[in-house]
Amino acid sequence: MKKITSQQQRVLDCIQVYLNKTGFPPTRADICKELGFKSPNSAETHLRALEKKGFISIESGTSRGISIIGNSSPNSDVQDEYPVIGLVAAGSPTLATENIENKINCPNNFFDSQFDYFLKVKGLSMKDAGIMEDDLVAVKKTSEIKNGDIVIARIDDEVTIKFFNRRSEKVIELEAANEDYKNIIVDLETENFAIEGKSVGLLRKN
Amino acid sequence: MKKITSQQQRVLDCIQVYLNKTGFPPTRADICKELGFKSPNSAETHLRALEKKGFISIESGTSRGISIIGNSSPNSDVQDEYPVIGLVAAGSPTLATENIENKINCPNNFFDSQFDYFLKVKGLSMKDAGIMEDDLVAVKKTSEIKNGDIVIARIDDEVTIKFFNRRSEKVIELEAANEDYKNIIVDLETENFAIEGKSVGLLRKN
DNA sequence: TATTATACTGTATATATATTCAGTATTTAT
DNA sequence: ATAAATACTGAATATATATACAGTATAATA
Repeated sequence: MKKITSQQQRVLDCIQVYLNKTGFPPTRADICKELGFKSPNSAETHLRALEKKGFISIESGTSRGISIIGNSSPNSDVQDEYPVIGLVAAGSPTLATENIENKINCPNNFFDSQFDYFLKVKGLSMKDAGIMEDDLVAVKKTSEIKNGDIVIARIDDEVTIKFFNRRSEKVIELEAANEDYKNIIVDLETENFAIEGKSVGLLRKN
Repeated sequence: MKKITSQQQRVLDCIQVYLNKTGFPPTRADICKELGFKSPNSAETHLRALEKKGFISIESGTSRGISIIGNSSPNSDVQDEYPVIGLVAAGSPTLATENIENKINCPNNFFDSQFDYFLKVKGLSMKDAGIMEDDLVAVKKTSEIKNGDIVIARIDDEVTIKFFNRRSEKVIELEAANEDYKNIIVDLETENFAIEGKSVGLLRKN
C-alpha cells in the first residue's frame, strides 16, 4: 500500500465516520462540509488520489459511489468461543468439560497464530516473563516447539507453563522465569512427559 | 417489528446484497433492475412500506440514502474496532490519527470494564506488574482513579504508565513496578499533570 | 361494503451529484 | 532546475436520482 498524506487520511477517516453514522458514503459536498473545504473539487482530487493509491474505489458516474477497500465486512470477521481452562484435574484430559471454567468470545485471528483455549495461570513461576497469577494464556495445541518458546507441558499428570529448552535428544529443560523457582530437567526415557501446546498470546483482566 | 411481505423481503434482501457487493446502497433504479420492476415507483413504494414498518430508514432528498436498521453489527456479539496507540507525539492529542498504529477488532465486553484504546507499552517500568515492552494495555479514559490503579498519566507532554497513589490533596506519587525505575512525585500546583485513563486489561501477542 | 394496503406501469421534473475546466500556490521528487 | 504531486478556490454542466402525479388491479382488513 502506498503512503498516505495527512489530508488524504482525514478524507479517508471522514468517509469511514460518515459510513458508520449514516450507513452510506458521503458526497463530495458532504466531505467539504465536514472538513471545511469550500470547493467540491477539493474533495474530488483527494478522492482521486486515494483511488490511485488503492485506498478506495470510485464507481464512475455514480452518486456516493465510494467504497473503502479492505472494508468488505469489518464487523463480520469470524468470532469464536474459546474455553478457559482452570485447574486441570490430574489425569483428566485438558479440554474435558469439567475443567472448563467459562468461555470467552474473541475473534479467531486475534493472536498472530490460531489457538485452542485459554489457560488460567496458577503460581508465579513465569513472573519475569510477564505472566502473572490468573493471567489467561492463549494456548495453541501443537508439538512444533522451538527453544525459547513458552510451553504448556505435562509431567506425570501435572500441568506446568515454562520456557522450553532442548538440552539433548533425550533431555529437555523446562526453565522458569522466576529465581524463586528452580528449573525442571526432564529425562524423556524415564519420565511421563508430554507437550500440551505453546503460548501464542496472553490476556489479563483487571 | 411488524410483519413483512415476501416482496418487501426481496427488496430488503436486494439492498443488503447490493451493500455487500458495492459498499453503498442502491438507487430506486438499481432495485428495479435487480428485481425486474419496470418503474422506479415500484421500488419507491416498497421502500416507503419498509420504512413505515421500521426495517429501513430513508434520508429524504438524499441519493442512495437508505440504511438498514439494526445493521450496525451484523454479528450477534457487538464487536468494535479499537485503535492501537503507539508512541504519542508530544503535545498531540492521544487519539489523533497520526498516533494510531493499527486497529484491533475485539468484543466490546472483552474486559470487565469498557475501554477506549490500546496503548502499546514502551520500556519496562511496570515489569514487576507483568507489563512488558510492546504489551497492549486496554485503556479506559476516565478520571475516576483509586489508589493502586494502574494509570496512564501525562506530565508535561510525556506519557507514562504507573501505579497511582495519592499522597495528599496536592501530591500524587506515580509508582513504578521495577526497582530500576524511581517513583515520580507530582506536585499538582506546580506541574502540568493529567490523567489520560486507567488500565482495565492487557493483551500480549507473541 | 368500504377502506386500506399491496403491487405494479409510465411519465415528468426539480434537484442532488459527479465531474470537467480554469486558476493559484506549495511541497516533493528527479 | 524541472516536473509532478499536493492542496486548494470557484464556476459551469451534464446527468443521476428522488419523488410526485396519474393510472390499473388484486388482496387484506374493518
